[in-house]
Amino acid sequence: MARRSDHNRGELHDIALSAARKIALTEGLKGLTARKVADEIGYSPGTLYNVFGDMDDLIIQLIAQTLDELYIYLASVRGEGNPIDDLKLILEKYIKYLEGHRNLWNILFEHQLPNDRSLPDWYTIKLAKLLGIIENALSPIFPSGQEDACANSARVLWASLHGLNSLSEAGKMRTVSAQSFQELAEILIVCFVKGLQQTQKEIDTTMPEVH
Amino acid sequence: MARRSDHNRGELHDIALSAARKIALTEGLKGLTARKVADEIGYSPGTLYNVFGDMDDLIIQLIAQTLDELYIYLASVRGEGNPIDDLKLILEKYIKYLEGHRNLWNILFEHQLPNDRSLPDWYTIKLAKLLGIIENALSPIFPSGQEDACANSARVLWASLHGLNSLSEAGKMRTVSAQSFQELAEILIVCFVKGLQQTQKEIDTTMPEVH
DNA sequence: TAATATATTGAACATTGTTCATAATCAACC
DNA sequence: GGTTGATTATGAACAATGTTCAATATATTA
Repeated sequence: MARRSDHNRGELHDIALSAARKIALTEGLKGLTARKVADEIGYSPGTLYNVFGDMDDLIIQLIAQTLDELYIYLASVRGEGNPIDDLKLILEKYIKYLEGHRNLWNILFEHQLPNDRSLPDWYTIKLAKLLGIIENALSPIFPSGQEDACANSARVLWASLHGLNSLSEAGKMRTVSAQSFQELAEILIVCFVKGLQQTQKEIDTTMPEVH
Repeated sequence: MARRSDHNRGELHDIALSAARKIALTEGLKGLTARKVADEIGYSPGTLYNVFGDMDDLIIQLIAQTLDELYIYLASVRGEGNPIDDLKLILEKYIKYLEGHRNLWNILFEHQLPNDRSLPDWYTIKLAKLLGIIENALSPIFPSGQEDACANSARVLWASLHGLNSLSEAGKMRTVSAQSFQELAEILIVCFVKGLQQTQKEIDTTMPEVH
């Protein structure tokens, strides 16, 4: 058989990703197989390989879509210029997103590209956009000219939240009294940001501004 | 064929784990298959299932062994009671271990137990022992009676380091100017600990000791 | 209408984890 | 030593995975 005019290439790409998203939401990474996606869209497994290079490709695109989605979700947060408060608001929204998309979101850190392959540029760009939200919240701490330091701090915070979420999700962090992810994340945010502020204060004292 | 008296149950268990470790060191989680382990020890795949419940079981035991190994490695660090300095020493040793055991160590966070299974108690105990090292380094910050807060902070730090390592390993954190894991981890440690200390100071000021 | 291009297929391959009847060996007893 | 019985390793077999590709059915063009 061949050549149905049900969908063109682009449409196929989109409905396949939608199907993948649907499966991922309920079954997670392990349930996300080529055959299931193919079944879901009413095409054969082989067809997927005309649209995606391989399953890793499809998964990366699904993750990228998810990054976009979270970005839109978090971009609605209106901060007031206080890093700790603003980050707590962002965290709250982040957690709300997580709760509705657990299995989908976990794919973000469960999936690992083979060592010999690296992430495409458009992926890195989407990620940078999301990190921009954290950078923005942290920016009041850093004087102009220290944008790199701010970006690094945002990445540290981002990765740390990942770690917290990942380990508590996997049950690899049985805490003293069953602390929730949110509680631990707030400890992280409060202490980390306070530390950043303290560091800046120390720099100001040691090297006073030149007028 | 059957019943060779080459090895008893316990020996089989040990040489299988050794073989798994060897494979894991060079090929990581994806290369760690039942057939490869069986080949390596000169037995058939089926034999593995007389010794381990399944591959997840074997992998959990491999991870536990690795936790033990890292504990012994890190326990040799002699701190001086300054949390930041001590944690930096621990970090240095941790990184040294990582460098020699990259693929093995990554299994720790790459591997995910199916949702319906939870980690055995002896695993949690080994993990707690390792966390004790961080708790110990943090302990000067906390007054007695706040052991739980100390334990929570240690867990936050541990998970955060995981996140940093995991994302930088996966190339999912392309930093501004190619910061190394060590640089980012030091930012985390310094800021987080400063924040903890600052928080304690604030508590002391607000609620002065009762004599 | 005929020829050409192309999209879809699904059977096929190599690998996975895992199971289990079979067979080989050891231990005990006569 | 021989027979029996329990135990243990086996490897073929199964289902499921990602992936490939010759065959084929349909659109498009001439």
